[in-house]
Amino acid sequence: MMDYKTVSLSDQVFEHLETDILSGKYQRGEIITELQLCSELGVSRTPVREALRRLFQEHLIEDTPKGTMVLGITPKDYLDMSEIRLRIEELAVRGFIANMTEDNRKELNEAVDFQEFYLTRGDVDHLRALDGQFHEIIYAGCGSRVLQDTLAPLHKKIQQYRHNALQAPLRARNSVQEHRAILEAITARNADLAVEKMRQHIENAIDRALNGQEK
Amino acid sequence: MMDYKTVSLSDQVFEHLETDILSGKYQRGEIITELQLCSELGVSRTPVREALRRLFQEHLIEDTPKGTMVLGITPKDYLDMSEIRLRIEELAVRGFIANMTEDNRKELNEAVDFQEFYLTRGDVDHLRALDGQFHEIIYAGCGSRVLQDTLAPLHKKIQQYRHNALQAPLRARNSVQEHRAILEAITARNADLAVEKMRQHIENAIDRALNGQEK
DNA sequence: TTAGGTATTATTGTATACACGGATGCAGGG
DNA sequence: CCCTGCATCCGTGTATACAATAATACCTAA
Repeated sequence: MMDYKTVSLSDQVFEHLETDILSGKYQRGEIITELQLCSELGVSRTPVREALRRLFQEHLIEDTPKGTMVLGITPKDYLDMSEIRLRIEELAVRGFIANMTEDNRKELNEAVDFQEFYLTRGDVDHLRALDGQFHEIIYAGCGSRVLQDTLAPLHKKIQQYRHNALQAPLRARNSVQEHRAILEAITARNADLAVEKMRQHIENAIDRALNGQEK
Repeated sequence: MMDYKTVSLSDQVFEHLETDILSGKYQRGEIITELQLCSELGVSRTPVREALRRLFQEHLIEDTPKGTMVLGITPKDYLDMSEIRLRIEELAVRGFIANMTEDNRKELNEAVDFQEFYLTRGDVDHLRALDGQFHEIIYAGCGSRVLQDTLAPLHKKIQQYRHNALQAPLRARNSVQEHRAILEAITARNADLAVEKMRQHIENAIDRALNGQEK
């Protein structure tokens, strides 16, 4: 899973900028220039440009005559991404069950175990990271590189976008419980049930994001 | 629709390489180096690198210690992409109908008209280009940037991959007829019918690709 | 002959210099 | 006062130089 090469400045800049855009540090419509980023990040234009090209590919930014305009994720984008997930995450779940090895199952199990552990601690940072891992384990094990490549960016953006949703302890508890239910259905190789649980999980996540912080 | 800036070398290199990879000119597993591409294309490393980064983002290539390895599209990738399309192209069709303007409808109509024209000429190059346009008009008019960004790359890769399918005149005729049927359902704003026609169209395309050149 | 170590080479990662083009501001004329 | 044209500046596009790293080949010694 580990790449052979050490993380380059390009990659670091890319992830840094992606995080800042998705987290809202850079507002939609804001103009940023390469030189500005260079001085902010202390690197030359080459890695900055390569990072911007990748962000452009993901349509998180847009070129304008005055520089690079931040686009980011809109509420509608969030709903659209969730709608797509509702349709194809099912494929990933079925693929995961079909290709499941004991190692895969254990990995997924551990992710949920850790979630329950951090839930008792109220450690939202770890919870959020593990929430991402849970789904990415399924993507990685679904047997389809294409499906993985399609779903992983969607989920990453969705997660960052509603990154406040898990802040509420009750929300986090529900989310972990849903993960547990999905895991149990997967472990039982009950694909139909797992798919149904996943669908509920995604729909609930949408509700949580839409309803904001209320219980 | 037109970008404000003229097409850069980076973009040209990107499209050139993407085409060559998808068309099979560069075989899967083949190693290419930046300098090799520079001399082949007569440009410096900067645009080549930026193009490679974008291809990497699309997982068409992979970095290795010896250079850049071509990945391209496998038959399984093709099926996986088609499966995803089957699930979410429906969203695009429904969105297109919901957001349809007279201009949109006309544009789609023209695309099919031209297809029928070029069909009588047996002009497979134009037919292929219009086949792509037909779907991209729907993506562009579906009202969801996310959906467009998800479907467009899939369709581009699928189309390039099975670029021989439309060579057979009978196949091309069927494809155009299917487009006409979809268009009619869309024009009638019959979303359920349009979706069903689209589903058949995608499934037929899969069959055409799987069954190769036989009638 | 073979194994090991070193030197060389090949390739990428990064920084920077130069060129080009559009936007901006200012000045002059209507 | 506004409009137009020119000069300047800002930002990006491209090329190239330099650095670092990893693979390879060769040479030497056992």
